[in-house]
Amino acid sequence: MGKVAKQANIAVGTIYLYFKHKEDLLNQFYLKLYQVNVDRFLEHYSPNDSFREGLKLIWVNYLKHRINHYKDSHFLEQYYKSPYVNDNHKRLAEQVKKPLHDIIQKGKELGLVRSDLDNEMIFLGMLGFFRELADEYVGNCYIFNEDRINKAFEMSWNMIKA
Amino acid sequence: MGKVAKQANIAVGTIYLYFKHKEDLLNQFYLKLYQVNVDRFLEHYSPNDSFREGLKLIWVNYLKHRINHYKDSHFLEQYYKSPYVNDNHKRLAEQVKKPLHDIIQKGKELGLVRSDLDNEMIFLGMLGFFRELADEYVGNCYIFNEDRINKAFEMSWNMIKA
Amino acid sequence: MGKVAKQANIAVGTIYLYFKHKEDLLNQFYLKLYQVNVDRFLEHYSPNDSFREGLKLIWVNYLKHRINHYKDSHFLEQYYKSPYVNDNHKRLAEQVKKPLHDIIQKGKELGLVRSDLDNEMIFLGMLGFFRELADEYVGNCYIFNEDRINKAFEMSWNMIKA
Amino acid sequence: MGKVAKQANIAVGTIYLYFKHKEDLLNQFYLKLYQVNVDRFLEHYSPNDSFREGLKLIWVNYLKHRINHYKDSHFLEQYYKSPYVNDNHKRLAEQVKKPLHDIIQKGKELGLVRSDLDNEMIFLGMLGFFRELADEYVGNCYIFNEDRINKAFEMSWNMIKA
DNA sequence: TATGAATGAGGCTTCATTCAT
DNA sequence: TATGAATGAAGCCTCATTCAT
Repeated sequence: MGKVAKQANIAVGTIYLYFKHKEDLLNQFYLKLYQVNVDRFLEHYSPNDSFREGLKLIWVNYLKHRINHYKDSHFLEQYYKSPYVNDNHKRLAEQVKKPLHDIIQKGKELGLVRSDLDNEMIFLGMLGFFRELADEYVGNCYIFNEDRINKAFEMSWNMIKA
Repeated sequence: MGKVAKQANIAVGTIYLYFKHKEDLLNQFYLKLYQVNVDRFLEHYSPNDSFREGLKLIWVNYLKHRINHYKDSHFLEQYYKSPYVNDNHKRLAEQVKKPLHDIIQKGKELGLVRSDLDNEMIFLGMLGFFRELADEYVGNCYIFNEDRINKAFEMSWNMIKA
Repeated sequence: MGKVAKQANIAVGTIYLYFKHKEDLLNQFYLKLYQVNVDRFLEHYSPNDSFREGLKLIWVNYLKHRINHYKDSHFLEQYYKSPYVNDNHKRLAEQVKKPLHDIIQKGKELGLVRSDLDNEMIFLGMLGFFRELADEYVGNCYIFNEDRINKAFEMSWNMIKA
Repeated sequence: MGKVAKQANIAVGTIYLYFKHKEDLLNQFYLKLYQVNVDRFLEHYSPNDSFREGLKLIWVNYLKHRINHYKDSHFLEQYYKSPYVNDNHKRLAEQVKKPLHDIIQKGKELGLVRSDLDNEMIFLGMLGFFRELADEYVGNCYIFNEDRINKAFEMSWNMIKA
């Protein structure tokens, strides 16, 4: 808390006027960060894009986002798996998936995405991939270029296409 | 360290007979756990299996392993991303990927796996998927059955097949 | 540190608001004590006194000081010989000797003190004597009176007089 | 105690067969070291030497001894001033002074040493000087040569001569 | 006698939290 | 509202001492 106060140029005591606990602070911070990150995640997306284009946009968004904001992503994940999370957080997470689930659903309706797979599984298959890609990139110097990104997306696409 | 001692029914000082630091303890624990987990990961695998069967076995192994030993897996990941890791750990992690990379390589040579993708990317695509699946299962009660597992593996397969 | 806090009627943590370390505390304490002691050492001394009077005043001051503040003196010595001391301390100690060295030098110039002896040796000869006298007094009940003090100073004087 | 055991190539427990406490060990060590040091102190002394020669021999012995065995001397002093000492130690110290006191007494009887000074004071005057000389030499690179040593002894001699 | 693994009190330090100003 | 000095529980680690072998 001391470091937070110093970083914010306020006194320690002041924090406690706005937050009951350290846990409370962390909690509110998580929620804020979550929202900011999700927004970035959907940046530039327009429901009018062609399905594949829209999907790729989000896919790339997420990959880039995770790379550029690795610490944020990492914190969010750790926090989500920590004993701090409550049902409120989980509900929020659920709600945030919705846009992506909607896109997937749309894909199914357009006959472009396999309809024998449930949306959650499709979602997870894509999410997991770029998470790993990003982590590998950040931690171990796996290098990206346009070509590789395209190939990776194509792999994801093959996973789910009808 | 106090809690560890209590859990082990020994005195705090005793820990320091076997470990130089808290960090040392964590380190050795990580290495041990890592090995145990990796062994489970390759359980029942025989290089004589048909390629697809072998791949699926490992795929399922990992999924099951991650579900049954969620805390272990989680700890290993957190630790790996923590400031505690050193180059030794990273080298170990690299070395552990080898069997899977070998299988992937074999698949390529048999003409069963796309050869325009680098092995690491294929590896990450599969890894990421079951990581997410397992986490979802553990955290959010996503339910598995034989059918779902088969479908998920099939998705991974489609991702990489030639 | 616990005992220091208790003695000062404050909490342990409070100490660390004012001192970075135990070593830092000791350090600052040493410096403070050093200064206080040195001041007492030169008390009532005026450069206008006759040479022999001035010398005797300081001589007696030191003896009395060491007796009355035996613990201080003892601590300062132990500390000075401990691994805690740094060059800063040594420089300070050097600087503190200066007034006495100056007096000795003056004595030489007045032709009252042997000029074939270096100042440091003269200094040490006098210092060592009253150190021992004081320690003996404090530890073993060696008793002083005016006469004995006069004799002791006279001994020192004979040691150095021209 | 661990380090002592290691240094002695025995087990920790073994120490406790021969010494009740750490304090007991220290105590016996002090006594032993004391005796060894005192012996060195009187080395080569023969009561048949001329008075001045004998005194100088001891004087130089002590100076050399303190320089060559600085750690021993330092330990003995610290210990002597510590709460560990008991009356037994003090009695021993007293007894050890005897040879020197005897020499001083002899000097008086020969009319070579001032008889208006008590023996203890004479003893302390000399002791203090070479203590300081030695400490300065060890700690601060005060350099000795034959000439300086002679001068220093001469100073001591002037202090006490009849 | 000799061993050395085990003990646990005690030492230094950090940090979330409080409260008088 | 804002401050920041003060608090003290809790964390990591050391080391003199014991005891079963």
